[in-house]
Amino acid sequence: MAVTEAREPQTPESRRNTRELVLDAALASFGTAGYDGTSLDDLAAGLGIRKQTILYHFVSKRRLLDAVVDRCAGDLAAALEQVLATSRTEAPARASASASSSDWDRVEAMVRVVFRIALERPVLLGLLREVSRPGSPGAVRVRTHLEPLMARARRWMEDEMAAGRMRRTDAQLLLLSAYSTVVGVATEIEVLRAAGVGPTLRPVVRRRAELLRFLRSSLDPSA
Amino acid sequence: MAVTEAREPQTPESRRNTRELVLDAALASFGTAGYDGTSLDDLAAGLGIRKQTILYHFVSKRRLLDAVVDRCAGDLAAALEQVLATSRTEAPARASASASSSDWDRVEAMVRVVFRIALERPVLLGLLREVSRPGSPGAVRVRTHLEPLMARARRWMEDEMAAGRMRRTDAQLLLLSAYSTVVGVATEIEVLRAAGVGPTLRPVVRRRAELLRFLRSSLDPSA
DNA sequence: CCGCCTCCTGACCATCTGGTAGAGAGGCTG
DNA sequence: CAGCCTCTCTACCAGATGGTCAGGAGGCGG
Repeated sequence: MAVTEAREPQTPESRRNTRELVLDAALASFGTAGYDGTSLDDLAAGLGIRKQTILYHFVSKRRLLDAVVDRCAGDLAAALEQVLATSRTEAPARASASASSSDWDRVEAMVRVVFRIALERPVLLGLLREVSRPGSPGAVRVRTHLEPLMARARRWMEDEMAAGRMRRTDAQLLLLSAYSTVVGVATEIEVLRAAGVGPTLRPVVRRRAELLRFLRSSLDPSA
Repeated sequence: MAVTEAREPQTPESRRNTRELVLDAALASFGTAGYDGTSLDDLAAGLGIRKQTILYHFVSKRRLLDAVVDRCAGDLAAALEQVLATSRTEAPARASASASSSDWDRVEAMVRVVFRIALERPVLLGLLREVSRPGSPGAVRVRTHLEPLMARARRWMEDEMAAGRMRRTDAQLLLLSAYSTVVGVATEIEVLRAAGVGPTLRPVVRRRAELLRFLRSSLDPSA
């Protein structure tokens, strides 16, 4: 009798999706309640699932966080990769009057794509904020993901500088500054939302414009 | 035998300071490890004290957080109050060529004092960041502290606007934007520190300059 | 000396935490 | 049908956590 509504039919499809569902819920919870503020029991309860199921897919809570970070970093990397692939061909069609055309277009396109991702998936910002706290578990993880990207961008920028298409500056410091700005924006958005100001775009757009202007004044040789 | 080094002499002075010591340690821990990541046992152990002592002074963990927030908000309010008191008399001596002299000086002085506090006591930024997370305990507390300040600043700004000494804009939105910028800076600093960039002032100074420029362009009638 | 007050502590507790062990249900392959 | 694999569950646990209770130590006024 009591067994009637016991378990879901657990079709093959639903099975394969459990892992993704857990990842989604974990991302949301880690981003809002924080890592310590998230309990596996609550997480499971929110999915109508038992905690042991989570531990079956992700060996430990710590590894669940790692998986969440990995997936987000993967999404970001993929988006950036796509920008790098397309901007090379589409950029020349742009109407900008700036010098050294496509170089700056790539920088701008990447900044825009990062901000777009951040706005389209606000939970990512929450996670980024949580994980960027020094000493936080996952801070090292996110760092290992970001470091290759950073190193690559840095090499590219330094090549551009050497070729005279960018003004000479400290590429590392510039990248770090840009990164911290994005993280800062993440916090700003949450603060504004908490203050009742809805998903307002204005401050974000303003900050994006500031960042772009800062980068341009640092990099554009015609400035 | 084993009782020899049992307890501190607990002079009247040390007694009265226990509460403050706990507040200091709690501020540091809440700001770095977060509220959930802080345990009363660890907190007490760090002070060579038993957890029950903490609970004696502050009835519960939650109230300890409230007390920490209260003290910080009090410090901030006091600093702002002092600026408001002194700027009125000292401002006229400034060599600025800007219009509507003392109004803008007050705005600038207040921005500077907030940033100075933030830099002199970095733990405050950690707490602000922790507490500004929507849904966080203490978020409502900090809000009740900030709302009167905000309302007061807003009224003052609107008076200035009405008198033509400030350009007309949405005061509320402007204040919120400024506030979120400060919170964002808090996160930025921690991110930079985590990335190995020491207590570098450059990004902070840059952001302060940006904020000031933004405020000026929004408020200065001669712009 | 006595009682009282402040401050602190040891013993204890209910609850929640992440994590382990083992079994059951269903599908796939032989 | 048998055996295996995948996925989820129930049952359980050791440790940590926030919090309660009663009591001890010292200062202080009577």
